[in-house]
This record gives sequence, C-alpha cells and structure tokens, in this order.
Amino acid sequence: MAASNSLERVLSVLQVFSEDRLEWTPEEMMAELGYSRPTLYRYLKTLKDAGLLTSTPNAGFTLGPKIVEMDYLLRKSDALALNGQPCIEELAGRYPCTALLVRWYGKKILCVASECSTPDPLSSYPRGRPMPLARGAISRSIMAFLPRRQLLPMVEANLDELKAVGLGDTVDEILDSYRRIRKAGFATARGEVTPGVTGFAAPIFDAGKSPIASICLTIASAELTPDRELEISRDIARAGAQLSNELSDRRNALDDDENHTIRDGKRP
Amino acid sequence: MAASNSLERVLSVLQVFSEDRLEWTPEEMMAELGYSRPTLYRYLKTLKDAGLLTSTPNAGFTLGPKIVEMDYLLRKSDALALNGQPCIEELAGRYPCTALLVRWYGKKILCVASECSTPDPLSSYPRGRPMPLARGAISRSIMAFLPRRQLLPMVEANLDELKAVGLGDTVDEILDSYRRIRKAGFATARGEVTPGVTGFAAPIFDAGKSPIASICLTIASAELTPDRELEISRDIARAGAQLSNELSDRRNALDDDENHTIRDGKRP
DNA sequence: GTCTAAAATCTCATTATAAGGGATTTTTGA
DNA sequence: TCAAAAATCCCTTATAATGAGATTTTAGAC
Repeated sequence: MAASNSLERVLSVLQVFSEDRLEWTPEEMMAELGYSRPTLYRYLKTLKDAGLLTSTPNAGFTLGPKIVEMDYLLRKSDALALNGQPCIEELAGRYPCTALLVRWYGKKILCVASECSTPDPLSSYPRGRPMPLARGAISRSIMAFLPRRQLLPMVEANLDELKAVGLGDTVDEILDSYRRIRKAGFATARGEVTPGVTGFAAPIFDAGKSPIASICLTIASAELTPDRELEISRDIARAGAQLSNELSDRRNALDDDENHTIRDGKRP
Repeated sequence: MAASNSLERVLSVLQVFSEDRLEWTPEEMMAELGYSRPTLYRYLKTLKDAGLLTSTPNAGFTLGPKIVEMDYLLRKSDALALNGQPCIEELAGRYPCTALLVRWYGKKILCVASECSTPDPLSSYPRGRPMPLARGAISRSIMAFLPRRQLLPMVEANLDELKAVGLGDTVDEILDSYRRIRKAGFATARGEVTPGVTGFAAPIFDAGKSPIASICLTIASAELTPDRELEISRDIARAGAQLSNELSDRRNALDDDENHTIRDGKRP
C-alpha cells in the first residue's frame, strides 16, 4: 500500500531493508521510493538520529543500533520467552526435534525462541523469522482458538491456501476443522511447511481467552511412530497449558500490583 | 533534544520504551510526550501498521514484531557477528571469562554477540546491551584508533569521565594515553565497568582504517597472574587482527563483485 | 597538508498537510 | 445485549513539508 503521508513515507524507508538487501545507497532508495534528494536525506537524517539507521562510508545505509537495543528490551522482559525457554529446552531434550515459541501479532506470526536437538536441523526458524500465516500446525493451533469475529475474516482472506492444505472446501468446512482442533487442544501438520517434517503445536493463552502464542515441536516424519505421536501430542498440549497458567498467574499478579498503586495514588 | 518536526515526533514515541517501562497506554504517552489525543493515535496507528508497535488489549502498547524481524535480518547477515562467533567461543573456551563482540556506531557502542564460560557471570552483556562510551577497555580499544578529527571532539565531550578513570588530566595527556594504546594494539581496564572485573580489548577494522568494532574478554581480576595477562593480551590482539583480515577480505571480494556488475552494466 | 569529485545539506517560494477541539463510531468486557 | 472506554472522524486553522537549484561538507587521492 502506498504511503499517504509523511509519517508513512519516512517509515517506508525501513521497509526497503530485506533479507536480500540490507545495504542501500541514497541513490538506490531515491529510485526505489521515488523521493526527491533533499526529502530522502531529511528522512535518512531523522532515522539515523533515532538510531534506526546507520550509515557506513562507501557502503550506504543499514539498519541501526536502536533496532538491536529494542530487540534486547523485548527479549529481556518477554514473559513468554522467559517462561517458555525451559519448556522448549525440555522438549528438545526429550525428542530429536526443534521446539519453538511463536508469538501471534494479529497479522503475522513470528518465532521468538527456538531450541534444536538434531545435529542438522531440517527446517530453521530462529528468533525473528516470520512464519506462514495459513499453513502448519502453529498457525492452526492459534487460529483454532480465535473468537469467531477474528477468525472469519482471516479464513476468507486465506481461503485458497486453507483449501490447498486440506482443511476443507468451504468456509464452513474449514471452521469445522478448526472446531475439531479446538476440541483436541492441539494441532498437527505433516509436511505443510517443510517436506518430511511434522509439526505439533498447542496454543498459549495470556490472562484473556484469546491465544497469544503457540508452542510447537517439529520433527522428521521418519522419526514418528503412532505411540510417539500420541506422546508428543500430550507433551505439547501439557506444555501449552502449563505456560498459559504461568503467564496468567504472572499477569494477574502484575494487575493486582497496579490496582493497588492506582488506588493508593487516588485516595491518600 | 526536543522533536522539531512531525517525523521526529513520531519517532519519539519509540524512545519512551525503556528497560524500566515496556508497556505504555495512550493516556500515559499523551502525558509523557504532550501530544493531543488524535495526534497520538495517528502516530500509534502509523507505527503499528509499520509493525514497530503492537497493542495488547488492556495492556497498552509495546514494541512490535518488526523490531524482532529487523534484528533477525541484522544477525543473519552481520559479517562481524558471523565471523566473530567462533573467535569468542574459542576465547571463552580457553579462559573462565566472558568474550564479547562490540560494534561501534559513532555515538554508541553496543554488544552484538557474547559467550560466557563462567557459571555465574560477574557482568552480563548480552546482544543489544549498550555499553558505556568513555569507560572500559572496549571503548578505549576503539577510540585509540580513531582519526584525530573524530577523536578530539569525543575526548572533549567526555573529559570529566576520562579524567576520572585516570587517562590523564588534560586533553593532551589523554591523547597521549590513546597513542600508547594504539602502539600496543590493545587496551586493558581494571574494574572500570564492573568492580573486580578486568577487561582486555582489541579493535576490529573493516576494509578502511577506522575501527568498526572491538573484541573483548572480561575476566575476574582474581583469576589473573602476570603471565596469564600477557597471554590474554596476545590472544585478544591476535583475534582482533584475524577478524579484521577476514572482514576486509570479505569486503574486498564484495566490492570487486559490484565493480564487475557496474562495469558490465555500463559498457555492454 | 591540499585538492577534487561526490555526498550531504541549505535556501526559500510554493503548496500541501498535520494539528486538535469536539463529536462520533467502534471495541471490549460485564 | 448493553454500557463504558477506546479509537477514530470531521473540519478549519495554521503550520510545516516539499523540491529545484545552489552551496557546503566530507572523504579519499595525491
């Protein structure tokens, strides 16, 4: 979507940096974004002063130190990552697999932590790697637990892909599939994201009833037996439930704190 | 510094998120930043659409997924972190210490990778943690190699602190101290950043002659003997030199590539 | 140290657009 | 289903962003 005001235009500059292209010269950006020279330089200066960009002589501009700092802030106090790390380590210890924590951001799901116990991981999802929104166990373990008014528009928007992975041919059939997943408490997917890899995922809830994340285990399909599948499913569902409890306890404790503070502040 | 235009004002919103405070409600931001309600909401919407912020019902706003993604981009293709990781692992394997890679951003130095081999680290500097600009071996190992016209203003700006750590009482004395460090090829500091911890650091150069980063080893002062200090100093200086070579080789290879491309493009 | 080409910034008239008070709509949780 | 809170809209005023061209600064060669 085209930027319609200067705020969006300045932030568009950040969007040109991608996996394929992390260094841009001003000339290249002028061509890409269609900004005039003084305007672009004004934007660059502002972004650089904010630390979001940094310039290296002769190599153009790259993302800046503020990005790294802000990610540190997030890591440092993300209750999900902090509480979940031991969980995924335990799962990775128990099976030859990759265990992931994936956070749901409304329009995007993103890995926030991962542990791998196989020498040569079949699929690589380190922190920060975006994941497909309509495929795989992770996605489904979250979507299945969304309230209808959030789920419906997403199903309609991704109808073709959801059909392709076999969730159903109509919206109603797909909603039914999600209902079954909700009932089971976890989702599985065989080779949907990476061929030869099966995923098991369970939702994680904050204090509310809407899921905020998913805990997931991916394992080579060849490693699986029916018994083991059952065992993994149980472990994942249990891990999801346990994390949900930890998070909602923590959140409730915090809220209590805040209420006291506010009350104390208001009435001396 | 006060924001003087709407670009800076919108980016100021990002600066309110700190180690102490990662969740802000719009009301709180209005108070902190002094923006009117519609204006703030416009900013928030823009930042949210760009993925830099995310809102959680009842918990206000936090930094968003784009931050995590962008840090992933940086990690994934940062030649310094990629080449340096084995180096710091080796150092951490050889001594009971923490080994760090720290990047220089003009006005800020920031840890980009660290490895620790002591059970209970005395000082903790994970990726993203900003480091003091005028104290410690890291800072000095970089500043000592800056060209005079970059160094001088920084010395003047941090004169008091530089005096306090004993680099000299006048600008000239301090410049002399830096000259000695440049000659030695590495810097040391005893208890300047964390009491009881000694740091050893050597600069890392890209293709240019100005340093871009530092490799550093921090170790409990109690672990040190004169022999060991000498050994560590040599190891650090060697590691810095080796990394500098690797980086400048890589950079030169890239430049050659680009030149070919450009030349080919210009003259068919 | 001096010079030169490239990069970054400045000037200023023009024009578009951001701001904010107050009303309104949308969400969210009871 | 409904009420309070949160987010957005409307619209006028005043302010700030834009970009062509000139100028200054910087970086690298000599």
